[in-house]
Amino acid sequence: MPSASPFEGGLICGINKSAESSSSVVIGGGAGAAWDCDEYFPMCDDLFTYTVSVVHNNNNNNGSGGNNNSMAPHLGHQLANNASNHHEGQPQQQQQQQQHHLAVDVSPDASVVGQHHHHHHHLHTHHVQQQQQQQPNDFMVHLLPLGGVGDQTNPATNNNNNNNNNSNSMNNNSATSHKTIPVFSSSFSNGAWEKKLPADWDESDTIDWLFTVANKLGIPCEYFASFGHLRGSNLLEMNKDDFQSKYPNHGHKFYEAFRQLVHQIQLQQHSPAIIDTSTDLLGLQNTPAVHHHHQVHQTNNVDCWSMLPPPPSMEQNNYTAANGQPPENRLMANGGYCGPAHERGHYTNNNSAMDSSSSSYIYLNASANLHHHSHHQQQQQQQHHHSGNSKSLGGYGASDAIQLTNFQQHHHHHQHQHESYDSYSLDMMAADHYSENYSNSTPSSDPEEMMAASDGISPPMMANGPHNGTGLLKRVGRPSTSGNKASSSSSSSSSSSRRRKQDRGYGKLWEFIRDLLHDPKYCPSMVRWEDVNDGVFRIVQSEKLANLWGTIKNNPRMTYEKLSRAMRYYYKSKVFLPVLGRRLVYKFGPHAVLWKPDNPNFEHPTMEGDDVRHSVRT
DNA sequence: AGTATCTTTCCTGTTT
DNA sequence: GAAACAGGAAAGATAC
Repeated sequence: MPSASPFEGGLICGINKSAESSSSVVIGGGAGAAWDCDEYFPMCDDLFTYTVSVVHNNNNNNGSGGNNNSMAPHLGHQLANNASNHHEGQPQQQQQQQQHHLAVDVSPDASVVGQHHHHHHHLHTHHVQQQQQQQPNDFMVHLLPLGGVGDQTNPATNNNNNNNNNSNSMNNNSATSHKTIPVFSSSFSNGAWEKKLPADWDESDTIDWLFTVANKLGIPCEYFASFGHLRGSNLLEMNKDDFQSKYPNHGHKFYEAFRQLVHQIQLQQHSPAIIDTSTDLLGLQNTPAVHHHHQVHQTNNVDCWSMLPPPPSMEQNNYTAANGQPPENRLMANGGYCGPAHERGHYTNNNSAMDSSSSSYIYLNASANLHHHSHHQQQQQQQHHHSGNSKSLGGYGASDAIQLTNFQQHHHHHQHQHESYDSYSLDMMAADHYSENYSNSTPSSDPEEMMAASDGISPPMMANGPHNGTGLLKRVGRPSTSGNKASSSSSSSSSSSRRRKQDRGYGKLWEFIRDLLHDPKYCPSMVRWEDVNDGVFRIVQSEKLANLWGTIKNNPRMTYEKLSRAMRYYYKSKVFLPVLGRRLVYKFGPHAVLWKPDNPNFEHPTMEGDDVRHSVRT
């Protein structure tokens, strides 16, 4: 180990801790590197070298716990963004960006020769106001709070304000010291963690993942040091409080994101047969990280909804992949996959909360969305409309809820390494059952078969299906008063409630709808956008939609009538808003988040004017 | 165990 | 007349 690490105990954004050192340290892969960052940041091959002028007073420069950098929390993002710009093919050009928290003035600094390498950072760059001149890699960066909405929300920042005595002036050179800090791009580790099971994460993966989540959620990178020695296996053992204790104010978000990730991995790694890898049914080709252009805020969007089989009538929706790429890059350690579907224009939901707390996922998503826009508080919960790019990260939500009930309720015969997956063991069971019975033999990708199975017709599938202990199925809901309302009860009279404990976490209906709207397999064929700016969408195939929902919920009795009743309940909570006078048309309300796609109805420019996709009204 | 929330089911009546 | 809408009521499931 280098003896003079300026980043003792913390690497986050480098600056939180590094600022404690008053000496200028050159870090990174550039010619001026003073030490091998890889030793500290094994995943830091896209660290960049910057010389940063940190505005602070020097009351606490001895590196013993003082944190004299009030800007630290956001620095990583700022610089990451800066860095990413240089990768965008315009390294020599002046770029204008905006951000709410800091102003970053980048000026040439011949003393630093930071050569950041490689990588394709496709980051949104609205966040930083910078003026970059000449040498793309050599900067003097002055970090100044701009009035600091974000800073104010940052405990560390607040704590340090007294010391920092920031003047918010770019000219306050007397209060600055120049440091070179490592800058992590948002995807700085090449997503190594994405290719591993969390249990296999090393410390670097943990930090990398933290960065990814923080970046997507707009969480300041200030307490990552407290995670610095934690491996994935440690994370798996941590509960929400543990996360919270390590990361005040935002720990729960990391916790939720992590649990969601685990959940999704579980789903996917055990459901290979329903993953049409040739067609990326799960959108597996794409990394959940942020290294796809314009998708900075996308989180680990495992497209769980896409795991659904299409309804029988959806066969015309062949599963042809948009890109046809095999999902090797998303291979999980055990052959499972993990990844989003955004390359299909699918932003998948990712409503956080593993605990199914609506408030939680709404908050999470909202904050993520905001990060994406040039509005104010990143903590704001209002959904922002942002033409074309609001692919926010989304929650982990709906997906958290998805389970393939067809495959549930069967014992698993191999024990998995993640005992702490307790909450999701049912997923594993389901997946195991699936693997056991189908994956290795004759995976059923036939939609009808799947649907049939979900209807409880397939004994193997439903062997442990909803029953009341007597083998009889019990219907849910209000009892019929007429008593002879036949049909639905014909199956239900002897059929039981499909809603069982296993249903838990299936996701919410609105999320399901939202995700369909982001999935070219279902949009615009089953649902379609009517006015994407206002969140207005239409249900095209109402009964098929209901069937699909019923499939998810393992409820073959689902009808559009029932589904629509549930939809109407959302009016009260303002997740949906009624659209009067227009049948089958709904509108996302203020409490729905992450619904806006950047490619509504998956229109293809080349096909303009010649198909139904071209009907988005604005 | 109690409560809140979400969803499902059934229902009556209304609107398109 | 059918389909959809609106919303009350009741009950199941789940989270806290």
